Amino acid sequence: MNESPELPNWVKYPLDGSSIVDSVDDFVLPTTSNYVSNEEVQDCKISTPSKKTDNDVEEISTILKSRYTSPEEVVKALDHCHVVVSESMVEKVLKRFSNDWIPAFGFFRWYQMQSTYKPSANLYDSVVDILGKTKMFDIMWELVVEMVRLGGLISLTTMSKIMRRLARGGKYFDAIVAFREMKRFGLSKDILAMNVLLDSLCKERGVEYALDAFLEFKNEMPPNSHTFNVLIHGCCKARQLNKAQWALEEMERYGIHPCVISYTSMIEAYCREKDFRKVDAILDEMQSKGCPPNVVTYTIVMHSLGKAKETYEAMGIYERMKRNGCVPDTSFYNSLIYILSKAGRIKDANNIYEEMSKNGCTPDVTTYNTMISVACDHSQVENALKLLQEMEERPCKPDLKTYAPLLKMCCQKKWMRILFFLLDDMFKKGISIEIGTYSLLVNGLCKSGNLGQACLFFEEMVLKGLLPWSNTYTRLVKELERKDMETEKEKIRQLMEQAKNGEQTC
DNA sequence: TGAAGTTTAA
Repeated sequence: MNESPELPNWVKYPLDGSSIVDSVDDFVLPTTSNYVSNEEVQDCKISTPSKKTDNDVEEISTILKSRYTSPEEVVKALDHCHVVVSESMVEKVLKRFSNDWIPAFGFFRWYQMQSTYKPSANLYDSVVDILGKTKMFDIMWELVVEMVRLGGLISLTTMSKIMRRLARGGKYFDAIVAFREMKRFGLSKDILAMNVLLDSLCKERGVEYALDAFLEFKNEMPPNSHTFNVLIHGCCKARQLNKAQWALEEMERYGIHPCVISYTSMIEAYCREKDFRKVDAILDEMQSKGCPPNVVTYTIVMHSLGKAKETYEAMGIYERMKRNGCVPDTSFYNSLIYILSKAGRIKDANNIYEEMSKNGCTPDVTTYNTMISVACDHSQVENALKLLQEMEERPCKPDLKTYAPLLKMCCQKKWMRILFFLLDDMFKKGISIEIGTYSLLVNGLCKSGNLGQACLFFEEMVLKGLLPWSNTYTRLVKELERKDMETEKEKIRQLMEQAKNGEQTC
């Protein structure tokens, strides 16, 4: 039997563990109805009936939720739909299906056919991004060609999305080609675009490609401080300290002084090596060169010390920062709350949470995510839900990471109704579920023995075109084997095959 | 998301 959580009175559902599973019809989280996003507030100002838009979004979503095998099928399914389409409504629908290219793209095609509405450049960019994110690069390019043909739609924003998504998909060379060919899209190849390219390559583990691209283009476009900081940071993240050093020297050869960002990247690298002696040396060097560390630098050092279980030294950095007249910000507090929580100092973490507001630092989504995660770790359900409510009242938009620990907890405790309530709540807020979330659900349900539901999520993930992680698959199969669920096991095996084949054709 | 920091995990 699961422990009965003590929930605040606004969460109304039977507190008896067993009945939670099958009768929580009156379970109400007062979060969905009173939640108003910033855009909606704006919608109201220009007196758009946002209730109507919401209903239309729901209607379209219901149609799009069925599984279709192609965008054309989606267009057909929407054929008899008579909702009034508007730009903001299309944006909302696209956001909801941003990890599901078939409904998203099909819906966009249908929207184009509603002849009075011409999609804006922004909407085109969103669709390009969705296609890139779901690795449908061929279709993405077709759409880009269409944008060029129609004229006036392609911008640096579009190119940035293309380069970032290609890099993320491991297609470094294609990302470089996209940049090289920018003129063909009617755009100028400038340092801004080059910095985006280098940054995309660096951030997606393609530092080598970034360095090559830098050498290829540096004479065509004179690099600026951003360029070097991107490279230094990229090399540091890739643990290529000698190359980072080279970039730092190259920067100086161009007559650009390394700044607090350059030094902070180096510090972060040494923090990762746990070489705190070297970190201290750089901190001193920064002071002496008249380029003192800032709140970001201190956050990194404090956080690393905290993670290395050197809580005492981490607090020392906090003192040192205050002594040097550097003011903590929200991110700094977030880090402090995190390391204190991990060190088991929950009370201190809570005090910091109270203190930050008094010091003029508003808690943000990370603050809440951290606090909620800590509450879930300690099975403080009521506290976690209270925080969720608090963040919506602020308002502070929850995201995937807000819900992950809550979903995990629901799986563990077998609270299926609440689990589905939360999933629905996420969908309504446009928080699109991706592979990590599915893995969490499948794993959590395996652990608590709800294999039927685990299989359903596994299936849904494959039908969305996602390739399940191999350990998620193995775990599920093992559990099914253990319970002699041969039919289900075979089904899962076939789904995995299907997912693998899908991946190859992408 | 996008020149540096903070949540997070199979």
